[in-house]
Amino acid sequence: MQIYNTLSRKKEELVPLEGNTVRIYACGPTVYNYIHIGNARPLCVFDTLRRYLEYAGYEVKFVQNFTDVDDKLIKKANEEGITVPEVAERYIAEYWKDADGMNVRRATVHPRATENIDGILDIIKTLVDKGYAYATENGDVYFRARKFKEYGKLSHQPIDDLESGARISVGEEKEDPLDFALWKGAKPGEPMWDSPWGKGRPGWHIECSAMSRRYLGDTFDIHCGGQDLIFPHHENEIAQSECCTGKPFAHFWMHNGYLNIDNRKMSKSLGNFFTVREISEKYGYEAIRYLMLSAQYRSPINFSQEVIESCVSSLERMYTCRDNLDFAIANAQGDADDLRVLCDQRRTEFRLAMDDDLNTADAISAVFELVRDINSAKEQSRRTLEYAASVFDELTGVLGLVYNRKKSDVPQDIVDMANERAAARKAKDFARADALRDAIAQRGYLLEDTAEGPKITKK
RNA sequence: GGCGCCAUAGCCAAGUGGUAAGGCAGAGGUCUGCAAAACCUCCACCACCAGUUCAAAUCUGGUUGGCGCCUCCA
Repeated sequence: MQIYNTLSRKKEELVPLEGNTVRIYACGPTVYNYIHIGNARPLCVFDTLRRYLEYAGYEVKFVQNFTDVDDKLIKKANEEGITVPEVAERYIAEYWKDADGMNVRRATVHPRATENIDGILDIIKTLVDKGYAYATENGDVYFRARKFKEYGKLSHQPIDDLESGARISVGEEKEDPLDFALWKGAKPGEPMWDSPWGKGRPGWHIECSAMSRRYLGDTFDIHCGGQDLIFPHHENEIAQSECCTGKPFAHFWMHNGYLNIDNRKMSKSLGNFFTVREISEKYGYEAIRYLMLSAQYRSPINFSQEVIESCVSSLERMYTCRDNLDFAIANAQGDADDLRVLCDQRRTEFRLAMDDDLNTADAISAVFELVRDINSAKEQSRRTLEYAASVFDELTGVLGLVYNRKKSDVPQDIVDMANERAAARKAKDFARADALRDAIAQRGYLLEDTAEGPKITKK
């Protein structure tokens, strides 16, 4: 599989560093609010990456953190008069609802920053010992960015031009504007932990270095996140980790593009954001996942009502195909098997697309080609139709789509109504037949006439 | 100022040298008692200009327009 690596700005062949295992770290949410649909993009994309790698036969160790202590959580806690852990617990619970709704699988581990203070302090101590970091009078510890000669290698920024954009906040005691905080000295009313430099809490970037190290080792395969994390977050992670361990940090860096609103970046600071929750209430969680996979993960996606509605319609075509397939299997009488070859062909196309830097847009297109093949097939044997269903489930499963099929049995009284309608149709009492179909629809079932007889689906 | 990305049909979106995938919406048709679903057909001079090439949406240069990072942010 080829993956675009932000470090080299090229597609490179993914070769696991160790055996058959791919170790992945993905930056997770800061849990101070509901996630917005911009947050949903990396969740869906990298969940799909993981699914595809497992499908391709790799063992995947997937680590995604929760940032459960930072300025925003503290602010939220103060606003609501509750503690920081209470804020975190609440929004982690809300996170699960949204992630589960979008069919995002649980990571192998979901570590939390506050549970990894020891690992954080270990790294900082090493950095101070090696001269890469220094403590200030008020108990802050900063990283000497310039001391790491490769600083800027991920964002490809010339270090001196970075400096002209950097700012020094009042009260900070940095040696250099580029330096960034590893540890922040305690302030009244904030969560704090003991450290060699006095009480305080972790800086903005160190937690990811500590948690990836703990669960994946000093060097691992893929580090994922949104493009906006490239600088400074990921650049700083590299600096901290590589200076601490003396080893390369992540082999691949994958960054998803933005989710835009009206062609502008959606962000909390711009205030133009929608939560996953509110969009899901209107269009369903699955439409959001579909949207995230409908474009190549590195290009921007522009969100609009029109676009999300078309996602709903596209999904409906997949569901209808799958439902029709079940009906066809139950009523199969033919003995043809030419659909089998087409299925194999679509699966090959699907894999080629996914192998090329996770091209989910092309992969979805292969699924729709399969849909047309299935819908057009005539006189296929039951075994062939079952094979088509298994291929359909296989491919949509890798994408994490078509996971809300309603399989409930049709109640007996609905079946009775359908039978009564069939009799009415036979007697050419179409008024009666239509009334019965309407009544069935009122109960939430769709009745369709097919060559094989009436077909009832739950809506 | 530094670094970078993008521009393909009404909407979304693949395609990085060989003559434009796929989805949504729309039009016409087949099937149906009517529907539904499905199938078939139709719908793009690939932002503009110049260049390289037998051949360019794809490569090069330029123009215009849009966006991002350099500051918390997926």
